Formats: sequence, C-alpha cells, structure tokens
Amino acid sequence: MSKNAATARLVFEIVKTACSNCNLRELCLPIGLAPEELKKLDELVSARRRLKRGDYLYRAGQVFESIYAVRSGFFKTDVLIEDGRDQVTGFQMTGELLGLDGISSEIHTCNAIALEDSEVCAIPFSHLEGLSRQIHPLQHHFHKVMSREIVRDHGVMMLLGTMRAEERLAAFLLNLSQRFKARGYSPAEFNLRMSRDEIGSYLGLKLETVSRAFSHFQEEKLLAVHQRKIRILNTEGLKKLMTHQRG
Amino acid sequence: MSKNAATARLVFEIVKTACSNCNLRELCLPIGLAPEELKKLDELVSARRRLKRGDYLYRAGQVFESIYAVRSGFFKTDVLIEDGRDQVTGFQMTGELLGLDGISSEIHTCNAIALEDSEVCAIPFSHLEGLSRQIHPLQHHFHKVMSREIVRDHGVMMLLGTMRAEERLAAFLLNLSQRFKARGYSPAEFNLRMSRDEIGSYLGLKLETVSRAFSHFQEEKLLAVHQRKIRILNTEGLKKLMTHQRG
DNA sequence: CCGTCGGGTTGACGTGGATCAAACGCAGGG
DNA sequence: CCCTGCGTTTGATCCACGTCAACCCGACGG
Repeated sequence: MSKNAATARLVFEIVKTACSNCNLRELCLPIGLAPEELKKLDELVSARRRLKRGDYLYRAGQVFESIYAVRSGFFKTDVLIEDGRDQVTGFQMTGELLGLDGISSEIHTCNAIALEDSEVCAIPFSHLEGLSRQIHPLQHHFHKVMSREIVRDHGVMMLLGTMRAEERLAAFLLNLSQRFKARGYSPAEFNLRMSRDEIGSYLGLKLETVSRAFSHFQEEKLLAVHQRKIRILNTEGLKKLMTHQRG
Repeated sequence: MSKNAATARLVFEIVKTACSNCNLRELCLPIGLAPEELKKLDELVSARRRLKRGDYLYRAGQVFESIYAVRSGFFKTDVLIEDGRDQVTGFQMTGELLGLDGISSEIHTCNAIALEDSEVCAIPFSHLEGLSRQIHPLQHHFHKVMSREIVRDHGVMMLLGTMRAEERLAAFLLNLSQRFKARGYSPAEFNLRMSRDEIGSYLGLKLETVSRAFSHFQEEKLLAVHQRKIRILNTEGLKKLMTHQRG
C-alpha cells in the first residue's frame, strides 16, 4: 500500500468510527435525534474489527461483552450440539446486529462466522445500556431491534414447522432479495454468500434437496441460477409458490 | 360467593397488585433491588386481567401497548398465515412474559390464547421503558429476558431443523418438566394443558405423529401417559434419545 | 497444460412422517 | 341413562425428502 493510500485509509477509519457520521446510521440507529444526542452516540462504538472470510467474530461459550453492528460483509450464526448436529440460525448483512443472544447469560450461545471479508463495529453492551438510559429514542430503538429479532425467529419457526422444501427456499430467496433491496442493491440479482449446505442447515433441508429445488425453480423459469449467482425472473411466481401450495 | 369471601378476595387483589409484594417476583423481576427501587416497581403494573380458557389475551394485528406477565395459568402463542397454516410459537406459564413480539412494530404479530383459566399482569410498555431508565437492574433484567427469548427461539429452530419426531417430543417434555420443577411442581408428573394438535404445531409434526410418539414412549417405559396426564418414568432415557440418536 | 479438490448436480432408492380412514373413550347435555 | 361430539389412538398406505453414490465443473497449484 502506498503512503498516500495509507493516509487516506487512516482518515477513513477516524471519520467512520463516529456513529453520528456513519452512513449506515439509518440502518442500525434511531433517526431524528437531537444534535447533542448525536454527539453522545459517538461513545457507543469502542472498536471496529475486520474479519477475513471464515473468521469467527465470536464463538459459543465465550464471554459476552459487546454486540456487533455489521458495517460491511456477510455473516452466519450457528448453534452446535455435541453429537455433531448444527443449525444455522441466521445470516446477517450490512446494518444488522450480531450477539443479542449473549445478553441473557453473558455467554455467547452461538458462533458468528464471516462468510466474506467483513467489518463490524463493536458496541460494548454496558455502554449501550448506559446511553440508552440517557437517550430515550436509542433505548426504544434497541428494544425494537431485539423484538424484531424475536419476530424474525417466529417467521423461521413457521417456515421450518409448516412449509415444504420449495416453499422454504422461495421464502428464503424473497427475504434475501428484500434485504438487498433495502440496502440499495438489486433485489433481482445477487450473489449468495453461503453454500448449499449452509442454506440447507438454515432451512432444515439437506444440501441435495436445496440443489434440486434450485434446479426445479430454474426449469420453471422462476430463477436463473449459476453457481451462487442468482437472478430472480419471476418474483410473483415465487410468492405464489410460498403462500399458496398445500392447504 | 359469601360476603366474607368477597372481602377476602378484594384484599387479595389489592395486596397482589403490588409487584414489590408479589410472590412471583423472583420469576419476572430482577432481584436485589434497594427498597426505594422496590417501591417504584409498584407503578409498573397497570391492571390485572383474568381470562377464561380459550380467551384471547391479544390478537395478531392489535395495537401493542403492554407486555403481560403470567400470574397463573397457561398460554400459547401462535402465528397464522392466510392460507390457513398456523404455527404455535410458544407455551407460556407462570412468571413468563407475553407480548415481546409486539414491540418492534407496535402491532402484535401473534395471537396469545389462554389454555386454561389464567391471570396476567399488564405492564404498559412505556412505563417499563421509563422505569428501566431509572432502575438499572430492571433495565438489565428486561434485556436479559428478551435475549433469553431469542435463545429459546434458536433452540426451537434447532429442534425443528435437525431433530426427528421422537427427539422433538422428548425435548419438549424435558423442557416442560424442567419449567414445572423451577416453579416448585413435580418435574416427573404433570398435566399437559395443550392438545396433541397444539403440540404437533409447536413441534412441526402432525397430531397423529405426536400420538404415536407418546404411545411408543409408553411401550419403552419412558413415560406413563393417560390422556393429558404425563408421568416421566425415565428422564435419562428421554435425554439419551434426544441427544444421541442419528448422526 | 493437467491433476486435484471442494462445492454442486443428478440419479436411484429407502424411509420417516404425512395422509386417509376407522374406531375408541371420556365429557357434557338431554 | 343414552346420545353426541371432540380429542385421541391405531392402522394402512403414500410420498417428500433423506441417503448413498456417481459425476460434473470451475478454481487453483504445480
């Protein structure tokens, strides 16, 4: 890296560490704060952390101290039990929070793993609690975020408990699509960051079943699939498949 | 009801509405508060509400204002989608909280239904947020409760995603057993408050499968089942079945 | 350029649980 | 007391998905 690039990078780091300036503030923080409240926010983040693909952000069993906001990149969280089974419990992208599960016992209960090179802001939980006693909108926003996680989990339970394989995959793809769209990316064309096996684990299916469902969607002209590159050709078709099939 | 009984009942109501006096405080509130903090707690609960078996505590779509602490009785929460499918997302018993899902959008996202005559304390959410800005342990406790809900949901995802029918039922029964035990009831013998169909919905199984699993457990001398009355004969056997089977 | 390797696809077959159907048994009402 | 009805049990059959296995393909290293 040239000296100039290094300098530029340093500036970048300093500027971006301030939450009040962060360009994803609207994703992970409340909006409409007073200027003096905005200033306080900059105490929130203690450090940023870069991770390479495959790195663990935290592991099940580690002491919980911070939650993390994804600045860039892509993560999965999973739970393992002794006998080797594991369940992917979620995929997190830019602006989403990781680590909420650790609050209850002060120990992380799942692993968080970067699926591509990523960057996170570490938010020491005690800071967050302190600040949210002072800034009501922050408190309320945080509660909403936790609640949203609960609602999301209920959605996954619904999916795992009542849907068949192709419905699950359709729901999954539509959800991803919608989240990419919310971040300004194309909702119709994106790269999956996870393997068929990881999708399967999340959806309660085997990787072969996931693969077959992709192939079938392709035959039906609902998708164009090339490796992990997905193009959605017929959103309505996917939606119909999801809500409609079976009684 | 005699006049005396009515009077006694009235006193009972007044005494019990104070959280600081509530005999289930240790279940739903933080412990070790200072006396003046304890006093403030009594602002928390706005009303108590009695429900008959089958009554809705709230419905999906209603405006969210309060969370509810179960004082006595038994509830289920479920989510429905248009096409008729529904998924039971949880069963709640004494000391557990209901309604956390509503915080995110200020609209309840599931139905909460009493499975037996029950009684709840309504905790207006804005009061709770206000008080938890003043009482740090209350704030922290509340965060833990929400986080515990997330962890619980991950457990259910694990169950739905990776376990086979009998493992699911074993896990479910052991969980119930442990929760009864924590409340001072027998962990080995209890009445199910829910139908086979509701168990099935929670576990992602059909009622026939649940019934067969019960019968099989009985053949294996793991349980004695008589209608909804369950006696666990071999806890270790159930545990082994749960963690051990399949790779 | 070829060999290797890991992830993905495809096929053949087996099976756990769903589905369909019948019968049971307890509770509540007449 | 019997009738009715709902929740449950049990049996027979079916099928969606898992399992096992072969093969493909793009990436990467020698």
